[in-house]
Amino acid sequence: MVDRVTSLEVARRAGVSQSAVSRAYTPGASVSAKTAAKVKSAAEELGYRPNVLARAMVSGKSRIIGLVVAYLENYFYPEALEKLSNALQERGYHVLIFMASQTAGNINTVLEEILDYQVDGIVMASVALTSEVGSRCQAAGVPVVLFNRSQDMDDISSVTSDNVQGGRKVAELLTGLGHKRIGYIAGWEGASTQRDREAGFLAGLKDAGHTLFAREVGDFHAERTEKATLSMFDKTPEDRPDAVFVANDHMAFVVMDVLRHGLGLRVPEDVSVVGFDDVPPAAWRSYDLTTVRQRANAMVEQTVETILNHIENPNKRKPKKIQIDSPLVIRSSTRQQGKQER
Amino acid sequence: MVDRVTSLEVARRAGVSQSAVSRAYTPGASVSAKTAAKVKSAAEELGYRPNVLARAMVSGKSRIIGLVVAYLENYFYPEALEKLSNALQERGYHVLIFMASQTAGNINTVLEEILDYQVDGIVMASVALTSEVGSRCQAAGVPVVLFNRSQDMDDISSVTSDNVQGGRKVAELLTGLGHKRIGYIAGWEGASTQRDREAGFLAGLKDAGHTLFAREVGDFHAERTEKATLSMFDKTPEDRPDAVFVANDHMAFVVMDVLRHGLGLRVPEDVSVVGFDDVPPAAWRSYDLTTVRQRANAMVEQTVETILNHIENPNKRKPKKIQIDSPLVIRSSTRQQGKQER
DNA sequence: ATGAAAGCGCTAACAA
DNA sequence: TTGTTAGCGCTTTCAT
Repeated sequence: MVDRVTSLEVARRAGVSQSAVSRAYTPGASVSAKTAAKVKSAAEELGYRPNVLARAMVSGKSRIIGLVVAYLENYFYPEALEKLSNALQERGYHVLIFMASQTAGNINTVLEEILDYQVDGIVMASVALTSEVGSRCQAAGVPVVLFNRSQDMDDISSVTSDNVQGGRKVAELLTGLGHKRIGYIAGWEGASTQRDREAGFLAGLKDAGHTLFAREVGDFHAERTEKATLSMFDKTPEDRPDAVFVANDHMAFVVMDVLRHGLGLRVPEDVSVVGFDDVPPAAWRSYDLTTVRQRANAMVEQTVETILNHIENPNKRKPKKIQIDSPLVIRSSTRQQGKQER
Repeated sequence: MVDRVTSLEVARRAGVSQSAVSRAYTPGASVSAKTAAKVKSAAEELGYRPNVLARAMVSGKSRIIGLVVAYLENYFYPEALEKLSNALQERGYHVLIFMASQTAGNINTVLEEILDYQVDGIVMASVALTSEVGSRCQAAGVPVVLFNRSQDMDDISSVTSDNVQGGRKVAELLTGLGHKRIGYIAGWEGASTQRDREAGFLAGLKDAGHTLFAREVGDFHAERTEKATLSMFDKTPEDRPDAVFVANDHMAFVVMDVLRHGLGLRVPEDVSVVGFDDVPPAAWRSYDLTTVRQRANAMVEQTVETILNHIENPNKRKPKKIQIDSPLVIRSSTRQQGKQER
């Protein structure tokens, strides 16, 4: 193990003080161009790079953002993670990952571990935050941004799609297409995304003079969604929906598969299916799913801006609830109803 | 911003020295049970937790593993990442993520950034390492493990599936099924996974007395795979393959979609398709793809063990090339050829 | 077993 | 602009 080069060694080689070296690496510090050049070339020769951890200790800024993720099975998250990490990297921050899954202990344990690393901020993706956890971070002076989740009561910033509006758009689409018996398959009912999507959907149906024809819960879970689909659709044509809105794409794929391969129904001829997220497989031709797009880029952008803003202005803690507009993406899993519907 | 509690404050409260506090948090240090108890309870009252960064500075061990990932679009990687992060978390390590994608600069830049964080080790997933980069880490005394990639010449540890064996199994399956015109769609030819899978496949064909009927390159890329599929299959029945091995699942999905929805061919009736990876969508009923499973759990386990072993025994640098056995998973995208083949 | 003291590599006053 | 000095919060000798 070769020891790393320190700023002191560079200083000696460049014939300057150790602080001069430090300043040469501090943007906006007062160093003459000449000194900076001497330092840089000495550093170059020695292969010196500042030790981020040492810098973090004294400055109190680690330039590490803790990211808590519950699961990566929903392909919206890997996409978001990739973009988030890239965006942060460009701003000189890096992402320390914490899985908040079953095996890895509960959210509080994870939070303590994060705080141990003196992170500058925390992004929580698809994690429901208890107010206790929130104030724990508050107390530690570490800003938190919720990604793709929102809480009611709290004073914590969050970035989500406009899920209510998205749900409403689906209702408008489906009623506009002439569907008469419209069903909904819900996600996990503890998730704000699920609640908002359903609320918007129901409001939209109501505004169009419709009521929900059938409802089942899929819990964002494949097997439960399969069951839900069967109990909703394993019926005579008049007793089953002619269209269904599913709370996210992954469940919608299961629904389509059960419909086609389990029940021998056609999509969209017998049933129109709409999802939410627009994960990449939604565009694959086997599904070609009509869905509401969560604009990952915009969401990530806002998340980064929000968290960095909190970090740079620790005093004015103005929590922001940002909602990103989410457009409908119409593909071939939905279609206009013909006259036979009467 | 509330200041964090320091060991000194705990020490005062517990009526012991600051070193005693440190020892109470150092497994195997010599502290009496009584002192440790006093410390723990004082710490509890104050909400004290050791500062990982400060500890890292003096001990030289950050308990951070740098993970370099090129892209998360192949769903094998999010899965692996999740498992890796969990496994490391259980051992008291955490993962600092670095995207080595186009936007985020080249691999060398990324590597410098990683090293700045004094990581204890580096895992590179699907990143081709230049020998220069390798020795850079060597010089810094930071162990590296390649995940799902292997290099020839180097002295760097790697964990992969047994890709050669996997390719061979596919050849045995397809020839055993009675296929006569067998094609191959290659991935990016710079990837060791691609090369090994193809080599094993060709060897297997040869052993069965077959030769490759057609070959195209898909580059692990959707559009190029679409083109490749068309030029391989947009032909009369006698001129096109009756089976195709595709270098990974994601390309295989494209192939199936083009075959079915673009060319109106049936899978497996007209063409058998085999992939590699066994990513979750391979099991979705719309694809139900026969494939070679990369055992993510086993691969991650070996990766963790290897890197921690290198970290704990910095002297004996015995690079290991680990190959995980990869079983064939037979689903419905392949089937026995009937007599009409003659 | 315990405390005192040194110092990890750096930044941030403070002087000059 | 530059060098000197004092720590950041911890681990680790070295005494005791």
